[in-house]
Amino acid sequence: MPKTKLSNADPTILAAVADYFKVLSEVSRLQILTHLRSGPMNVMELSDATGLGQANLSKHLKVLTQAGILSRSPKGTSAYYEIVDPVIFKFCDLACDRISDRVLQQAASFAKLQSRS
Amino acid sequence: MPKTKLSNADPTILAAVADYFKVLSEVSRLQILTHLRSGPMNVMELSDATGLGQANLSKHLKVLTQAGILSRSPKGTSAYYEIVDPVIFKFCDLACDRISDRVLQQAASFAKLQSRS
DNA sequence: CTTGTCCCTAACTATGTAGTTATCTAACCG
DNA sequence: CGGTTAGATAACTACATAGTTAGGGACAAG
Repeated sequence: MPKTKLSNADPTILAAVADYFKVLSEVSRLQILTHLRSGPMNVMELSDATGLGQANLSKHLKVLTQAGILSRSPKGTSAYYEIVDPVIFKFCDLACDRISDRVLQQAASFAKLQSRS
Repeated sequence: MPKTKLSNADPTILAAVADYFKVLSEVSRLQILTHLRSGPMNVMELSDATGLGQANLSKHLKVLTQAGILSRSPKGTSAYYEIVDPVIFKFCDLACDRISDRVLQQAASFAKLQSRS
């Protein structure tokens, strides 16, 4: 086989994939990622940019870092976070495509319902 | 701009993306998808294949259908579910790649720690 | 050393949801 | 018609986690 992938139903792999998606399934974390797209930021800058509380932000940053999506580099008293894996934006774009397809399809169905009544 | 994508920080789009990922962030739902990969199945077949309870399964199928990932076609007294959008497996493969990278990297760090002590 | 700043962590609350049990509807069968 | 089966739905419990508040540790400035 070329790669393991998720063809098989190995529960361990499935759990890992689910966990990875879970990391990306919170608006606050996606917010953080979009703001980090332009470059590294420290926690205070991110707090200003996103409007998230410092403690809350810190927790999200930990989750993203442990998932291998961000890296943390302490500089003096502050900590700078940076996107390690820009591929995640391809992920998000893919999701956007799926979603817009879905929305367009729903709009079409809705229009059909409208014209029928 | 070519497409809207998630370059901007539009909270509506972010929420939609987060919801989409949330659908894919449960082991049971990924299980369902892997079993449906070989073709359409009805609820009972899926219940046998996955070991999930009927009611629970029904809820997951509803979520997946509403997300535009599955389609439902009633046949007699049973309902057959089918994958509408095979692209989701590209998603999962991408996630698998990210995860294995991460795991390998962790293994390397761990080995380095070991050799140091 | 003292003070202030930045960040992390612990403890707590509130909310969302996976899974179960029980009930209900709809289609087939006698 | 009543009985059976497949599936959806409602009510409930158990658990996970987002967000807050409070406190602690590390570094810089004085």
